Order: sequence, then C-alpha cells, then structure tokens
Amino acid sequence: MNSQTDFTQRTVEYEILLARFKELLKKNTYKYTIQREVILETLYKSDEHLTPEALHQLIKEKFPELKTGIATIYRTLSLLEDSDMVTSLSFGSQGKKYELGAKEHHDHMICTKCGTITEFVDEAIEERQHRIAEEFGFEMQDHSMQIYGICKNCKKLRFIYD
Amino acid sequence: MNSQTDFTQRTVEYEILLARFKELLKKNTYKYTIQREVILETLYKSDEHLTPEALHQLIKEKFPELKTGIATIYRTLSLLEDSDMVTSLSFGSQGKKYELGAKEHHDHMICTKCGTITEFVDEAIEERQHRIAEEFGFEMQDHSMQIYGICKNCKKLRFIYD
DNA sequence: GTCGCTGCAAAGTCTTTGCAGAGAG
DNA sequence: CTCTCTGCAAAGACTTTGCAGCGAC
Repeated sequence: MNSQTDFTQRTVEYEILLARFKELLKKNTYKYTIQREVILETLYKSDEHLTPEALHQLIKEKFPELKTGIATIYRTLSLLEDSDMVTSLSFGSQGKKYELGAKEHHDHMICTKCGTITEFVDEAIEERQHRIAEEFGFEMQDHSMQIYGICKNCKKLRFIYD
Repeated sequence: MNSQTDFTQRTVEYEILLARFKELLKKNTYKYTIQREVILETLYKSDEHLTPEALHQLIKEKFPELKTGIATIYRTLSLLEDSDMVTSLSFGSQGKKYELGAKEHHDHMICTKCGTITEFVDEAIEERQHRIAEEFGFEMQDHSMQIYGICKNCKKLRFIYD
C-alpha cells in the first residue's frame, strides 16, 4: 500500500462523471471548487443514500483540512439536484437522502427497521407508469416508487431477538 | 338554506369512520376531544392532501371558537398516522402532506407546477410490487409510487402563458 | 376527582441566508 | 482584477416539548 491520495484512485467511470460535472459548471458559469468536487466524489464512492449531515461527516473525516461547512453541502446538493446530477428521496420524518442520479433509473426498497435502501428496476412497472401518465393527459417528468418493509437481514435478526 | 351546523351534515361513510376512530381511542385509552374529531372531519371533507399548516388554517376558519393550536394538529396527525388512519406523503422541500388512509390503496400523480395531487390505482403495478418484494426476501409492509410531471390543466395554461 | 389533552410559548431540528474574506477564472 | 464561493453565525421554517389549566371519563 503506497501513499496515494484518494484523488488518484479514480475509476474511468468517475472521470467521466467528473468531466460531466465540470462541463455543467462551465455551462452555467459556476466555478470549480475543491469542495464541490469532494462532495461529488463522496457521493460517488458511497453505495448508500446519504443525508446532508452524513455527507458532511464523511467529508470532515476524509478531508478535515477543508473544513467544509454544512452550508456548502446544502448549496452544492441543491445545485446538483437542479442540474439532475443527484436525486433526493424524502422520508417520513427522517429527512432527505441524496444519491447520484447519473446512474440509470431505478426504484427503492426501504427497510423500516434498519433504514437500508435497496435499488431495483422493473420494466413492467416502468412501462405501466408511462401508460398511466398518458391516460391522464399528464406530461411525466419523473417518477419514483418505494416499497417499505423488513429486509431479509432484519427478518433474520428479528427471529433471533424478538 | 337553514342554519344546521356542519356537524349535522354527516354522511353514513363519515359516521363509520368516526365510529372506527372512537373505537381506536377507547382501545388505547385515549380521550375523545372535539379537536380530534374536527381534525378527522376536516381531513375527511377535504379532497386534497393537506399540510399540517393548511389543516390548521381550515380549522381556524371553520371553527374559530375552538382556537385549535398547531401543536394539537401535529399531535393528532401523529396519533392518526401511528394508528394507520392517515398516511403522509413527503415532498422535496414542500414538507409533508396528509390524507385519510381509510380509503383504499392508491398511488399519486403530482403536478410540479401547481402541486395538485391526482390519485390512481393500477392492478398490474400492485401485482409486480408484491412479486419484487418476494424476490428480494423482503417483507412488504407498504409501498408508494409517485409520478411527477405537468398536469393536463397546467399544460393548457403553459400553452397560453409561456 | 384523576389523569390525559390543550393552547401557548419556548426549545429543537433541519435548512437557508447575509456577510466578509478567500480563491477561481 | 472581478465576481463567485466558502465558512461562520445568525435567521428561518417546520415540528416537538414543557407546563399550567381545562375537560373527558
């Protein structure tokens, strides 16, 4: 293990994402800043859906020298969301979670015990959604679906602890 | 037009709902209060999905003598939600909206221009959802689906104003 | 009567905003 | 150089909580 920083451990996929991001910034005469890239990178590296607060924690741990403020997290997330680079999910009272929206479309299965989010795609459902919107004369921009329940893992644990 | 109060203009459907509610209260040794009934009634009469604030406004207008506090609205909505009598929907930053959950299950189509929510049900989708949960070893408790876009009406208006 | 419920106001959360200095273009 | 972006702290919006008095049972 050498002393490479995280910044050099980039995948091709991430490079493409970053290029898209820089293009977006340029197009809107926004500036490239290290904070903005770190936020993008952290979202990219995380498999999870992150709350602004969780994202802030991760960044403080990984890049403490940046002293990134929570306000910047919020501002950047808004910017990314407005540009359709990230998507947010709202929960009951657990606030809002963000994920990179560059990935292909998918829906969410949310465990009400542990909060874990599993992604899935179902073509039949996608197809029906389009048809329904059409039926109502509705111009669909987006759609989302959530299945709430107890995940496989928590079902096992429940068996042990309950 | 006579001077009947709203309380006497009850439908059979509402009476059943109210009976369910009273039963629920009794079962949990909660007390029946006029505020709680007014909240239930207002939710029942509204075709829309209401924010706690909107609900509060409606109640202040209809029953000013009660001086119902916003805290009571929140407390009662929580109570009703915990008891599965109402369901809440979360939105981007527009907060949370509540609807009576006593009705049969349905999904939502949300206009991003005017915020109007249209309900719909699609059997094919319901069926697929169960199948997907099963596939993942997930014990489904609930599910929700939202289609975001521009409603028929706003599409018309856009044609005129844009 | 008792004990839960209510309104009010104060306290929490979470998110946004104002501002002066730092830094990208 | 200019003008945006940032961190900080203060302000906002929304929701919850503490408390004393009121009211259901």
